[in-house]
Amino acid sequence: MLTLQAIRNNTQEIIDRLAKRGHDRSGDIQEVLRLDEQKRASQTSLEQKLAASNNIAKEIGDLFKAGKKEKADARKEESVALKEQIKGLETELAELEEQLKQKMYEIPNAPSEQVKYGKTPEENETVFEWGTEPVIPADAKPHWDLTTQYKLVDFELGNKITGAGFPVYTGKGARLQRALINFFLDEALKAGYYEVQPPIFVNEASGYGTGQLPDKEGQMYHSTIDNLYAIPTAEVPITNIYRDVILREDELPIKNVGYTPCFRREAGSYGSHVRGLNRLHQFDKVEIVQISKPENSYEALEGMLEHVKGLMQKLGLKFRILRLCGGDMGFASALTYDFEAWSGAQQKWLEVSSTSNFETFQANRLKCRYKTKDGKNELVHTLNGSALALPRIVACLLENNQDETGIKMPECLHPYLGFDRI
RNA sequence: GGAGAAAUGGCAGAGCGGUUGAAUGCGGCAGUCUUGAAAACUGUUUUAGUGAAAGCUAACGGGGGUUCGAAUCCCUCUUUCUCCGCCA
Repeated sequence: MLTLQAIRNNTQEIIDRLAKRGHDRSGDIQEVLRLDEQKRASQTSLEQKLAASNNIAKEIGDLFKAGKKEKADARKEESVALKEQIKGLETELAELEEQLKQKMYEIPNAPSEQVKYGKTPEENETVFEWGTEPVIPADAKPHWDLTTQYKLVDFELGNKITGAGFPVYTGKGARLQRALINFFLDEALKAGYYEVQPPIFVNEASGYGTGQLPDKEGQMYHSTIDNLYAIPTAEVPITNIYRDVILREDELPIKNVGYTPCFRREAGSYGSHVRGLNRLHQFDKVEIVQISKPENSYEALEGMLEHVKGLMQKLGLKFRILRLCGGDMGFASALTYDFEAWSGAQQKWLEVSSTSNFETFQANRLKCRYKTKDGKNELVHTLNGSALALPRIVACLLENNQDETGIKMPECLHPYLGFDRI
């Protein structure tokens, strides 16, 4: 969530930045300011009453010690009367705080300077392109045929065991999953990331911490009996490591990488564009997460982009990088770059990574701060990116590398695979 | 799952109704001494809100209650430890 400080001090700037998402938020911002003012007024009068009450309690203590019981009893009555007023003010304050919090939760992050106004994905800007059109046979097959032909993924079996969107990887298909995970993790380690393996269920507080709750409640699998959520991305548990934490300046930047399966309900998405591996309820992803000082976060984002570029180039996949327009960005993001790989057989771009800077939006919810040289606590910036999500990478590798006799695997995977062709 | 014990500042650990935001020790920071360091000594050392500041308010695992007054009493939840059961 945005900081009240920013809304109060840079009201117009925040309104202008939010407008890039395609909706005018000035009404919400004014409402926040109004609630904030009311809240502080209510708080001030409550605190005055509390101070008075504390003083009386102290005096009563002294009177008892001095043996002046009657006087003490008289003051008690005063205190009881004050308490009534305090109760009323406490209720009022709690209500105002709740309203303010709800309002704050509804407001998305303010896009950064570099983000352009826009409402639809068509308005995203391509900022980088690499690779050449793959050379594939005239009768090239889409991956959902290749996976069947070479027995790499069994969708039917997944339907039987769990349901649609939960594929079973088999034989060389399973081996390819494992190879990609290890390759991605090893590359991240080489780039200075620290490996963690977090839980894949998180509690409610973690869901709020990174902004999935309350915004995307319906998109997560929810075990209601334990009130735990299956993670939609490793971003959630890995970033929540730093919830309610005050970091030392010399600990920054923090660079973590983790592999997890990811779970998405994807409520309401059906049709041919979700065929095969294009969209799943369970998939594997290696995620990189950074915690950075505010002044370094955009540099950190560049570093993450370079890292993901390197992966795509080693895999030899034609790709492009898009800078998302305001309307296509996620709720919590200040700036997002999407990586899209070209699928030769489907003749379309598939999103394989989303890399974002959240500035202080998550840190504010997480209460993740660092202590500056002069001893002040300041909110950190958080960033994360997929490096990479597996299914669409697999789709592109299979489709783009197919020939008459099989599918060749990129060299970088050979040591992990133990074979070079499928 | 059953029985019992516990949760206090960066860490260890007192306090168990009335100047206790919290003793003491360790650690951290600053200073004295020293050519420098160590030792010793002195001082300092949580966070949030509000306010121009002084100050005021809140926080002793979370939430609720009793009381004029709660770290201290009661209820509840969570977590940890010990024992039993179950188990990859």
